[in-house]
Amino acid sequence: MKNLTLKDIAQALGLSITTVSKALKDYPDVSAKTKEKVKAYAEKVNFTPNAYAAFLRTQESKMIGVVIPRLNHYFFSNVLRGIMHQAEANNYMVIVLSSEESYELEKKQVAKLVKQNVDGILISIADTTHNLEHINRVNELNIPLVFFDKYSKLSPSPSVIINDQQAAYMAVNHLITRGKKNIAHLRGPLLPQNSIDRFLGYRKAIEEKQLTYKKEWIFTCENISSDDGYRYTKHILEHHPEVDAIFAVADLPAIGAIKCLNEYEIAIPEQMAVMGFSNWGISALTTPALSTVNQPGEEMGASAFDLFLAEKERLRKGENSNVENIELATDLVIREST
Amino acid sequence: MKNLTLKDIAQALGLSITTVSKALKDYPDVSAKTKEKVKAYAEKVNFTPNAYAAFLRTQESKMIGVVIPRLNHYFFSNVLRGIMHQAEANNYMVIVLSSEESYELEKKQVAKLVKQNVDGILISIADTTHNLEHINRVNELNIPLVFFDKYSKLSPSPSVIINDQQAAYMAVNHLITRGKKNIAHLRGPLLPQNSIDRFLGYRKAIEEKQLTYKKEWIFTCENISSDDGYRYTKHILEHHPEVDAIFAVADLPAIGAIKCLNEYEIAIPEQMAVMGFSNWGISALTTPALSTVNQPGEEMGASAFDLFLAEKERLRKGENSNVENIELATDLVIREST
DNA sequence: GTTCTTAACGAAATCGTTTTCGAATTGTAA
DNA sequence: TTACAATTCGAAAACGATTTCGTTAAGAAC
Repeated sequence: MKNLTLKDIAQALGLSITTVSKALKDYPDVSAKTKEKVKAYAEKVNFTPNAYAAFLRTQESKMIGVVIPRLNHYFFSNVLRGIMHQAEANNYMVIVLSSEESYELEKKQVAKLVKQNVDGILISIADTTHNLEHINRVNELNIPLVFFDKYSKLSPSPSVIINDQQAAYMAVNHLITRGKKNIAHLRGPLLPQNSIDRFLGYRKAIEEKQLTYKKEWIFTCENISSDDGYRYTKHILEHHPEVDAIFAVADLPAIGAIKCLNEYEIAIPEQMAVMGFSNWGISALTTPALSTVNQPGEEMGASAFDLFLAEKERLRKGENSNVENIELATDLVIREST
Repeated sequence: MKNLTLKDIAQALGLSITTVSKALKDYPDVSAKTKEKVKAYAEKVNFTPNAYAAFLRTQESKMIGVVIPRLNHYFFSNVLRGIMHQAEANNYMVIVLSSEESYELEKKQVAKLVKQNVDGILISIADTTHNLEHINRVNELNIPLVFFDKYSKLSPSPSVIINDQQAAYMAVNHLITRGKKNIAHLRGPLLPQNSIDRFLGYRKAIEEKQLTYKKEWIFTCENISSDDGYRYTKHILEHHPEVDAIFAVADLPAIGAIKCLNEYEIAIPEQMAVMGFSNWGISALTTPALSTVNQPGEEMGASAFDLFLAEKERLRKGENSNVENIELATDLVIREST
């Protein structure tokens, strides 16, 4: 009933531990007959080598660490699914840690994963991360590291992201084709690259179509929460009645905006259109349903894992080839709010 | 820069590996002076013993496995946070796996955790789990196992749950005090204990107050999805106009119900009240905001971890004491929908 | 028959930590 | 001084898998 060892198999078959081990790994210096016998028996008793003992020799733990900013976050849950699915297929275990959007905690979590001897780290950095020493240390240790969604331009590690600027540009363009002219933007915090890029995409669309761009129409959602969206929308209604559309950095603030507009009985989208970003599960369930940008979470997770495997191979060979950066396609999800 | 070993420290201090190891673990046969010296140095170079090597001797992996039915599920995300927080405090790593509500996958995930030599398993069983052989096998191997939220009455393992029946009873009673007389119930699948208990709480409240109980007002949400709620609510409006309130097994179907009622322009809660269950983050954001039952997710996770530690200690001592079962308190969250 | 090659298997070292047991040193009692 | 105990340390054997390097035996070539 308990976990068997190579020794048990060796004794049962009258072979040495060495031969059993080599048979299972298809070494050429084991006869076909014994290989057959060993493999059949191992299959029968459901043997798998002890991962901890194997690590001691090979220094491969067959584990990867994932650091995400938040656990209860629809998009990251989907990314996780993608990662785990791919990890499963490649016989890797996954340790998930959350940074809670805190730089200090992120440093700790990364250090913990390094101490655990993970074979690689997949990370989406926190909004407050302003320093990459912890990432650089991982690089120096030759541990494969891959960014997903929230990366840093300052690190040479590979990444899988979406083109935030272009996606935001498309979203705002959609509002413009709906006849909206005074579009406010609920942007994300100042540090993370994707909130910068979404803002840039917004501004590019505005300027290209020669619409008015006003600093007073830009609001920073520190927590990217529905409360942020609610508060700023209230402020817009009270102080900027000319605004006829809101483009939010994420679905949560957008939903807060809808909540506020419903309370003030503002017609959506006629008087005020609302556009979100991420396509959370709930965004289809608000009244009216939220238009948004679809981010392919599971695909991003799967790609991140694949990049890890590639990066690991690259480091093993000691190659200095350029890093791969994957950009996944997004698409607009047009619902009732625009 | 790379991870140091006891050997490195021993050489640096001119001691043996044995002494260094014992100094770090406060063995009595090491002088106070050398203990001081070793600990100071270990602190300086940030040494932590290699977990894999340690496992080989102690057979303790300092890892626990968690199996949940779904990853992108608000409540379980909160439970996970509680587990991880407590695990962190006790120096445990957490491996999270999802059963995707599938019995077959659940079996596989449990087997995988056993093969990984986790020190314990925390599990919330899938809706489709109808057989406990995989759980029993874990018990036979003397691996501590703890249920949370979704457990089975057939297993002797400890559990931390809420009193679903009582919580549902309170929720329906609340609807009754609001003057509702014909209350429909969107129940969960037939197997899991908590959907049974919530149904029983519903029926108890109805019967105690001598309201009409009709089988035709009970609907089974196979997927506990918003779509389930939407469809059944539509059916209720079309075929059972006398119904004046809906009690849903979870927030997602309740939100689907609200979506449907909004489309039909039914006044909530005047014409139809809606009550959810779980207090998801989004339930505060619908229009109108959803009344629901608050389940203490993080607390449940923390308790589950504590039960694991207790169970581990019990098994180590070989005690046969009774299992602990923790019941956490719930509370009603009254918002606009009732 | 002798030498050499090839095929098939095993002994043993190794990874880093833990722990048992024995050795060495110092101090204490007579 | 001897005898003995207490203190402090280290050698070595595990844990289980991997891998290098030998060893043995059989067959091939001469």
